[in-house]
Amino acid sequence: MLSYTEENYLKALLKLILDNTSNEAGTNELANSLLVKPATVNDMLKKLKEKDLVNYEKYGKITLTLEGQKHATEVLRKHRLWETFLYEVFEFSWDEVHEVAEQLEHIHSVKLIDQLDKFLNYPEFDPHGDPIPNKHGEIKVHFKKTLFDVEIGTTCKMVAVKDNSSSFLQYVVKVGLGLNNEIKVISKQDYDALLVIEVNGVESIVSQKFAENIFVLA
Amino acid sequence: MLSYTEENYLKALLKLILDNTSNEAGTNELANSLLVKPATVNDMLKKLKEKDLVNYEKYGKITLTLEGQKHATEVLRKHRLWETFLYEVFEFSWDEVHEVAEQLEHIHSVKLIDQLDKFLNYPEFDPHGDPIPNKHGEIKVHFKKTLFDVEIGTTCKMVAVKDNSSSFLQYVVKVGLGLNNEIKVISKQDYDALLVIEVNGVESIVSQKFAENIFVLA
DNA sequence: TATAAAAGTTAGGTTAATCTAACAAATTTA
DNA sequence: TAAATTTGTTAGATTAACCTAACTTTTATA
Ligand SMILES: [Mn+2]
Ligand SMILES: [Mn+2]
Ligand SMILES: [Mn+2]
Ligand SMILES: [Mn+2]
Repeated sequence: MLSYTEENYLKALLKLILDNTSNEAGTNELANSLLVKPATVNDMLKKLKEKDLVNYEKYGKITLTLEGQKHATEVLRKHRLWETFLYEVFEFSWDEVHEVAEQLEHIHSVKLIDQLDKFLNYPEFDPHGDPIPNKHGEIKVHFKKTLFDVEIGTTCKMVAVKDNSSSFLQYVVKVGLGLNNEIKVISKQDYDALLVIEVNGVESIVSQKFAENIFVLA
Repeated sequence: MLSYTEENYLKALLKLILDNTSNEAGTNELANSLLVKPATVNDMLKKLKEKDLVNYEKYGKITLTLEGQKHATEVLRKHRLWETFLYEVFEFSWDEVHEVAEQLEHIHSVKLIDQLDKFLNYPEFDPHGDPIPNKHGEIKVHFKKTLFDVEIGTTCKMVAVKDNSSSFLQYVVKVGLGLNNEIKVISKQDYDALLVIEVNGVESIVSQKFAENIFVLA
């Protein structure tokens, strides 16, 4: 049985790997995402390697073994199912779910997750638009295009957020944005990369940082 | 914030205290109920005393402070609400709920528990007949009379079980017993204290140990 | 390509929660 | 009440997960 901490390392690794396209990650990067020091990650890496959950050589890049991937995906699945549950059933807002799901994702019970999945009618996306891995560990979609990449003058659809922090999510709401909104990119400022966008007939100005955290479909 | 372990110590202590009538407990007793060694309990007791959660002097008995009681009751409340949820909503059987609730009771989120309580329509008893403390930490009933204490020839009602282990609970089902059943005590063997009982017109023989784990109302 | 910067590792330490073995105090019982 | 038993404590170790400070390797850049 994996510890709470080991599960967090594997999940963090999976998320980096999914983001990185290169299918690998580094020590510092992982340390950053877990808010611990690189030395700590180094220790854990040795342990995870010993358990055959990661592939890793001194000074080399880190990848997940098949076994490691399986565990990581299961944690991600639980996290996103719980977020969906909290949002759909318990009236949590999308900026409140993550914190609690961070705890719930570590509950060990196959039956619990099966029932949760069934109760929610096998949802495919969580409240942030992220795909929920199915029982067999398959994840469908990976969004890559962000609002910042959209050509000026065209319209796109917001399908997910990259940053899941409550401060960002609350900001998104404040700007009048939400999942499935149609967004038209009016213009981009050369000097500071500010974007003017139009949502539901209302214009707003958003920063590059903001736009890079909104995933869209053409 | 209390650790997972501290919460378990406080809950175990509360349960002992509620059982003991004397409102206090001892080191070995607590060690037994937590499946750790007395030396370990001793260490933890010093820490909990330092945090003003227990009253305790060297070689003396242990009681909960008001603050300790508050925390312990909250954990018990969460445990029993989760058991009820698993039983009522997720189709768990009464011998499956405890193990998972043992994990869920440590999730920290006031909103989560409020919503859980509301969703279940403010239940008063868990699937084992144990009373669920309300939001203000008040517990209503304490069952004391067991099936073994019932006078021969009289009829009583099963209201709760003392032992929550799945092996016992499965045994209870096998004997044909369940909460709210009317039980008539037919006879008690002098030599080995075996009881003959009648439930729904069917006679069964149960041991003293068994009978002492069934709480009844006259 | 030499050096500076970034990335990664090692050594040595801390804290929480556990243990065993030896001991001390309190309680029971003969 | 003295001895035996039970109960509780202490000292010293271990393990997981973290840290800082110093070091090494790799990568980027002048
Ligand atoms: Mn999340
Ligand atoms: Mn987590
Ligand atoms: Mn229980
Ligand atoms: Mn517990």
